[in-house]
Amino acid sequence: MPRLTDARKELRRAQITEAALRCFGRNGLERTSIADITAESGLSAGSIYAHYRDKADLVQSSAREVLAERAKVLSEYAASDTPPDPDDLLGRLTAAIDPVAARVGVQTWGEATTNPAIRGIVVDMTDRMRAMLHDCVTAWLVKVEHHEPDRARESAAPIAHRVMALYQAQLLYTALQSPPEETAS
Amino acid sequence: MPRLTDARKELRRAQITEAALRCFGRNGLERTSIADITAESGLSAGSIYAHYRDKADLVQSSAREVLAERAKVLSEYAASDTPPDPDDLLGRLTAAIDPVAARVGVQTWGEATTNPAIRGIVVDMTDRMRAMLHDCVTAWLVKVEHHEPDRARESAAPIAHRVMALYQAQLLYTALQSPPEETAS
DNA sequence: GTCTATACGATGATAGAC
DNA sequence: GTCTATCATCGTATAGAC
Repeated sequence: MPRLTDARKELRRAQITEAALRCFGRNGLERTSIADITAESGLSAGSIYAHYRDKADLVQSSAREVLAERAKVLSEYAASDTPPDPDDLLGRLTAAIDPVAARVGVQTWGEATTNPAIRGIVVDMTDRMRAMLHDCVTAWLVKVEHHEPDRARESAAPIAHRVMALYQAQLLYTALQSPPEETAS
Repeated sequence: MPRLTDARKELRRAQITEAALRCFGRNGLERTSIADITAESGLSAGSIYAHYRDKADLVQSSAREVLAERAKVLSEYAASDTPPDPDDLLGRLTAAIDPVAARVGVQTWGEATTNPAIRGIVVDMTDRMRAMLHDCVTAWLVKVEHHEPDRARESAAPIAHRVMALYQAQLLYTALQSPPEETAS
């Protein structure tokens, strides 16, 4: 296995998706052209197509990355000895929102309404995040409020659902709040 | 003033936006071509451009219509003698969500992140709807819970904010839930 | 693997007849 | 006002040299 080669490959892919994400944040998923991404990344079109089958493939990888990033923060909370209460949990999530990621995230929602591949990614990530919230809230009920584990899991569900909803609304708010930085053009 | 002529003109415009909205619901704001709309409306490209300056103009009009439709339902609740409580209010709003409108609504969110004109429309409609929710909740606090009007308006604000957030999350959920109907293609 | 140059298709928009 | 036919532009993706 050429492990080092694979690592370099992944590094290039990351470099490309990062440039793509900046473009998406400015111009949107669809109005970003390959030319935009070549300009932003410093690479050429040929190079990009050597790492991604087509533009759809690149968009999917980028979307996955943005959404995964958002979910990452949560995992540690559930394992904590003193998990945050729901209000605190929502506050921390809200505070961690990055404006560019918020814009791209909301763009993926819009794209998901008509693009099955993107919908799959969004639904999967949303479900995953809700499950992690559920774990967080359960941990709080058990460790801080001293509920019985079984009952805790049950009563945590609607709370997690609400935290998720409020978080999504906040993400939308952030995305609409901050206008994308102007391109030099 | 040729009032009748104006009415006919508005009728045509409505016919076009309705066809456009069906296309948007299926294929999204950007992946809908003028050709798609001519096929869906039965009109020709020339006819469409006689009523709209360009595609952006058509998208804006359609977006405005979808969002206005959603706000319309609310106005009557605030005036009611027995305004619904917040939970009931949210339930009614949720029940009134149309799948196609939900998809197009979420698409406008995505578009709003990078398109100033659309952002203006979305923010305006969101603010307007939040204000109407505020009126509804205030009316409920005053007429049903018998709060004092001044205090009611104050305490209604955070409640309205939360109802709005939960409604938006529900809209997103609906938009992701229902796949667009297949095109005959 | 990365570049430059280019082919090809799609789409927004217009011209001009009726 | 509506049509058909057409143009010009832009953007994806590829070919082929290095």
